[in-house]
Amino acid sequence: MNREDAIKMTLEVIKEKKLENSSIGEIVKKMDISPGNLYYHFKSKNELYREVLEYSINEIADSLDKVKLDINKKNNLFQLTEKLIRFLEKREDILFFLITMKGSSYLEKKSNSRDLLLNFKNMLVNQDLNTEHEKRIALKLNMFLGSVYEVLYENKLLKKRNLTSAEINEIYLSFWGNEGKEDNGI
Amino acid sequence: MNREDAIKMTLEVIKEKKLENSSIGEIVKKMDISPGNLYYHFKSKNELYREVLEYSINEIADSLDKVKLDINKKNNLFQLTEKLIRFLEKREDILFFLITMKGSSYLEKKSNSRDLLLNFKNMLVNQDLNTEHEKRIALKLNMFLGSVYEVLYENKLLKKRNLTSAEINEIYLSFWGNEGKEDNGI
DNA sequence: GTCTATAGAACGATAGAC
DNA sequence: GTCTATCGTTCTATAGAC
Repeated sequence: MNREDAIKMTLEVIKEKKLENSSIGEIVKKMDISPGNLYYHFKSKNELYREVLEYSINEIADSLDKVKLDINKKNNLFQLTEKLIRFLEKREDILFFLITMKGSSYLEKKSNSRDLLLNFKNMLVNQDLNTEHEKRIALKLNMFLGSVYEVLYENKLLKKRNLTSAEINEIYLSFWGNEGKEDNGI
Repeated sequence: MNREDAIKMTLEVIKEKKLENSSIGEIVKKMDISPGNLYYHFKSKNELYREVLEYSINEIADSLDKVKLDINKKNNLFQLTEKLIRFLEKREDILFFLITMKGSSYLEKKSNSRDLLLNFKNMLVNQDLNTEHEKRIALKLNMFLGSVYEVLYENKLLKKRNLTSAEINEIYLSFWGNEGKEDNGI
């Protein structure tokens, strides 16, 4: 048994069976190991789920890190938008997990998308922003992430289709289209 | 026992205990009735949850119906945005339920926000739209709803604060700000 | 209609052999 | 490390008395 395998299989089970039907029994059946073995590596179901969240956020962060260093900021924001969407389309398991875990008690302390938002913020904003502007960025980021989740939930998970380039552009423009014009810190 | 009471109490329990800890036992304890009694009125937990969804969507629709008939369309869209946000801030139970139920197997057939989106669409668009434009509206509506859920999740449910008028205006402008200018069917 | 009592299954987690 | 076996609990749902 290997921790990363367990995490990946857990994501698979949650996507297939939905959260409320994802038991230790289902997970070990999928992994073809014994319950005792899983509990040797993870002390509880909560710990397993917490590591699944950590893995998911790291995977997204790794994927976005590749476009982090672009110099043209406007281009940067478009690339980040596109990269995030294409990543979540490819990793439906992570997309479904992040959506379905919102509001669950399993991850309580981690407060879910908070860390992901923080990641984004660090990539998008400069260090020396006034708080008023920071608040506006935080609001925009929340709106942006919510839109991405909802649009991909409807299109990728329900209708099984990827977004067109035009649709990604529409999403980009709604949130970051006006920001590029004035170089106001984003 | 009365069906609407059961539905309201169920919303309360889910908000307090989270979805995975909301059992028939917790619901009847809260209602101070017996399990047998609840099952006399609802044939299963799934049926109860389905009725909770129906109730929630109807409550939102009723709330929005009041601004439906405004003649100035641009003003209409702002009022709808504001009304929806203020309603969900007031009814945290419904807000939490809609967020937490996304991707669960309880409501499978109803596909969750689909009905709410349909409601919106009927209120926003004219009858005779070409499909290309209709698709764009559908995308915008998904983005809009996703943003509202995510922003209210972060602010109302986690930070326990209502949005400012400026924030609501920001949300309105991101989605409908440009639409009003050209009278293109919305 | 509403209750009590409980069936029957599934759950998270552990003990102990290997 | 990995297994089998099972503990103790909780769950949905039902039977049957009132």
